Amino acid sequence: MAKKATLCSIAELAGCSAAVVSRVLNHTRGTTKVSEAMANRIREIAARENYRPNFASRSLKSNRSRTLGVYVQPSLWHGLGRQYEMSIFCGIERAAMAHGYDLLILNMSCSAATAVCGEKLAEHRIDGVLLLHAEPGADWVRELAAAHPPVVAVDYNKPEPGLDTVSFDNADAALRALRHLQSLGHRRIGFIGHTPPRTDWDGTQREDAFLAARNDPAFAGMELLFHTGSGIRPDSPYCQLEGEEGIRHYLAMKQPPSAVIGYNSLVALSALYTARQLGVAVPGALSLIGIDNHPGDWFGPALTCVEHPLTDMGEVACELLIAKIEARDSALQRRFHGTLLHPDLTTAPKGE
Amino acid sequence: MAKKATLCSIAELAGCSAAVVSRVLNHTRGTTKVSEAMANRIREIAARENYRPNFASRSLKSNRSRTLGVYVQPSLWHGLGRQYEMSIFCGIERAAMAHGYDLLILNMSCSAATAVCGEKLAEHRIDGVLLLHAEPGADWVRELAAAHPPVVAVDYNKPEPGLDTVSFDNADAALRALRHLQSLGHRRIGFIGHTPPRTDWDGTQREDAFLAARNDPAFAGMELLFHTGSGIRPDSPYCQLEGEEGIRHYLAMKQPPSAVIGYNSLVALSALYTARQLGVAVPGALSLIGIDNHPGDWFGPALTCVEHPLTDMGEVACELLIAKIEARDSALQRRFHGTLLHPDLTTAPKGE
DNA sequence: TTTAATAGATCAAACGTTTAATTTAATTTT
DNA sequence: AAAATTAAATTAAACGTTTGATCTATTAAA
Repeated sequence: MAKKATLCSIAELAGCSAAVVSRVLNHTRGTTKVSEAMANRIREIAARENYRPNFASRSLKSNRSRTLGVYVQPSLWHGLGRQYEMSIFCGIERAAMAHGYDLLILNMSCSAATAVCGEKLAEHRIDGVLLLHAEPGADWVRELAAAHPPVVAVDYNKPEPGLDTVSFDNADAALRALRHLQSLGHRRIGFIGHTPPRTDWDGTQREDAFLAARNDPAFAGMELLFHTGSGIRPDSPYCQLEGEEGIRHYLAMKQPPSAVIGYNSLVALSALYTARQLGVAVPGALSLIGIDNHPGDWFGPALTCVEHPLTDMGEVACELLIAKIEARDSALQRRFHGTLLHPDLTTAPKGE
Repeated sequence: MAKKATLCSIAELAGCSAAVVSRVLNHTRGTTKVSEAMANRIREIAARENYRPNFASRSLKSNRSRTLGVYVQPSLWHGLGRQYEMSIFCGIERAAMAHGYDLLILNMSCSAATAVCGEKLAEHRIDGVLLLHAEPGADWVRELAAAHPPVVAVDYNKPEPGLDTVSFDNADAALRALRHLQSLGHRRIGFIGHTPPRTDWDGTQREDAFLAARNDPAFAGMELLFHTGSGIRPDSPYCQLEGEEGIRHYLAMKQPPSAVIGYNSLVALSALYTARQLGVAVPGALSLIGIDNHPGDWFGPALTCVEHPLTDMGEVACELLIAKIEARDSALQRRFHGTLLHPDLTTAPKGE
């Protein structure tokens, strides 16, 4: 590979003009017609010379980079690297590959944060942006949505006018957990909610659905207990504390619930560990369900949970974004529902 | 934002030529001199018009994309998404950001695999490649190294002529674990090695160092036991099986070792769980060390381990790569050593 | 035989920068 | 006052593609 092969260098070798080469290699004969003989010759030479089209040049002409930016909202315990984000990312990558798009990481360390999206878009470095775990209702999200650019937010579950989203039905997920326990025969069920202030939008939706179930005739005759943390909320990962405190609260009751739902699976997992440390058999003496996926299954699944179809959500989001970029008309909202995972890790209440 | 601001549009507004605008905005006055008045005017207009340089155009002129590709060797249980890769990735990103480079994901799903690196390089889409978890000694790595392109392999621990690497001293790590146990007073120590065939290069190095220690006067008087799996090795994650089988082997001995080292931390973690399930107190009755970092610390650190400084390795690798691209002279090899993490999670042997 | 159509290709402009070479006018030096 | 220097710009080419417009033989229709 002495020097780069270019359209011109190929054209020279083939004894024709660059235009012909371009048309042959892109299978796009416009007004230019090409003989089969010449076409074959060009293809052969291009292969021999190891020709690859120059990305920048193409991009400059077409005004598109075939690259999507992935923005992961940085925060203390989130960020690209958790299973949560990576699951979405995998789906995104699948769709991107399938459509010939590349992915650019817009942020990981908190560094440049918000402005990055707009800048990379303005530089035409990316054709669109996928927002992961963007804070629901945040000003900058609203601003981004207000400007026109191609953006799709994944697992953004608060309706935001003008923002295209792929969302997860949190209320439905909570009810699925509840119905599963009901069907197993549980009648006294606790919910570990998240510590005030209620800043976790997803958690809030799940809690509210559970609380609303108290007045739902479908759950008549059941005792639905609710507990939230004490309000002490350090800036470090706190789900562990919430789970521990929550399960201790329920187990300390005169008549503990036979099953407990955690507002997310990390909380439920912490509750599981704590319960087992206290000598309570899970499942058996106590059934536990987490809403969401959980990271604790290094050695086999640990918990029943309502699975967030993150990879699928990522894939669909990416496809919506690409459709938007390529201006094919498309539905720009999609809502996903959870499915019960490892239902056998919860059992009927003791003594039934 | 009616239409894109370009150098020309700014020039027109400022009443000058595009060249002047370019020079002002890049702080690079060559032969072109610019008056302060004009410079200020240009800066002001550029800011007002929200000017951003067109990436493709720049890239076309400069023949550089200021983008690095990250290639993660796909395999059944590896791939971007594990803590291992993400830790390295974080370091890479830190360095890339610091030097104004962007990161392109070259692969995640196994899809296009090897050729991708070369293609993206040939397209001038990326300036260099970082190889994560590339198979030591693989043909394609050799080929890539044989061609000239800017590549640095991270945590590539087998010396490969012509390939620039950032490596980890596996033998040293094993000895650090051993010395730690020795200093705690352990005299009878088991090692859980990896299941034949010996395809895990890192594991092999760690094992060999442990086995060589038997003849090292520094460890005279110690009993160094070694055990590898039975050779049954499913294609699914097998570290769990190795750890479980290994620890059962040692615990079943008439005189079990007072401490056990796992060839990696996932194995050690599995051994930990198994031991505890068997009613053995860890630490206390048995001390366990893993080599490598481990993923099992959702609820606090579980194991003493010899930490792989992955993030630092990623950062250094990225810096080496950038230095190589920008042709600043630089040392193109770096070797890292592990440090003992959570040493208090191992204790002196019972009865000392 | 002239005209029209067609196959097969070439030309040239444009995308938005960068940068060496050149120009112009003002100022300084001799 | 002429020559030389300098400040402040402008011009134009180049980077590698894409693509509509144009050109030239050759073949088919009139």
